[in-house]
Amino acid sequence: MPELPDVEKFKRYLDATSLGRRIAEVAVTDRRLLDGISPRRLADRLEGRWFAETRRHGKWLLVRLEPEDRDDWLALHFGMTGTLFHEKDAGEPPEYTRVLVRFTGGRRLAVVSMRMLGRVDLARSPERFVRRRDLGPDALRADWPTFRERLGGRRGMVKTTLMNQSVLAGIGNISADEIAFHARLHPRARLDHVSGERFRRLFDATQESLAVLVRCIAGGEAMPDDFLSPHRAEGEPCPRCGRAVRRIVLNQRGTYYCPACQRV
DNA sequence: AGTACCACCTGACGGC
DNA sequence: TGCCGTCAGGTGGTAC
Repeated sequence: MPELPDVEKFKRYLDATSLGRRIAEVAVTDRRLLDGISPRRLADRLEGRWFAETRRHGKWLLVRLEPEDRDDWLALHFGMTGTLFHEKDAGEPPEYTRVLVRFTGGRRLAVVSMRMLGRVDLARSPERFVRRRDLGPDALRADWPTFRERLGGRRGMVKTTLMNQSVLAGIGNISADEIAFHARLHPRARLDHVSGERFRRLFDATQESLAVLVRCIAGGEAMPDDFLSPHRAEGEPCPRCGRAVRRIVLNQRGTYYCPACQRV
């Protein structure tokens, strides 16, 4: 599930449950989630310290560790099936727990990932991490000049470019479809054919769609009636015009759009 | 720079 | 019931 809005939800969850608790032990139950670091090193860096604050960059959740040392940030990526569980430290951990952080005081945070497509990493700073991973600016914090600078002059397809994490970070399969829908652009539309008012509309749709998705997914509000996400199935009525939603495959991903509303 | 395809993983679901 | 293909909100590598 995790795209930008879902990761924002995990950020708020971690903030509400796990800040300021001293880490007693880190148990890695499946090291395949660890990206180039050993279970030993992860435990060494975390044990005895505590989570002090979080930041989200795209689909990455960065967690700052105190007291200050060398690797001051834990980086979490949730892949397609990752999630977090904070709970009382008793009994079996949740199914598919890959990393278990035990706090003093009898609580624990489980990093759960069924398909193991997520990642756990360490970083010196968010800035260095973003550079090392070649991530573009966070999609929700990109203003109009930034958006123009990142996407202007590109010739790829709208959806492909929106999902390119080095152009903008955070947009996934669902949000890309939602953005294209609100911008009234065919997901395959070539960016260099989207100019002037339509390019500005793509920026507005990006900001507005992501902001609303965050309010719904992370904030618990109801999805507005004019959103495409609840209608991701072939033949579903388009929430704007009622015509049948169509499914195509783009970048090997299921892509839904309204053939009547969205133009190339 | 851009696209297509494969690989990495596990599970759910429908057809036969 | 078992087997098989397809699909699922992830990224990274390859070849062209």
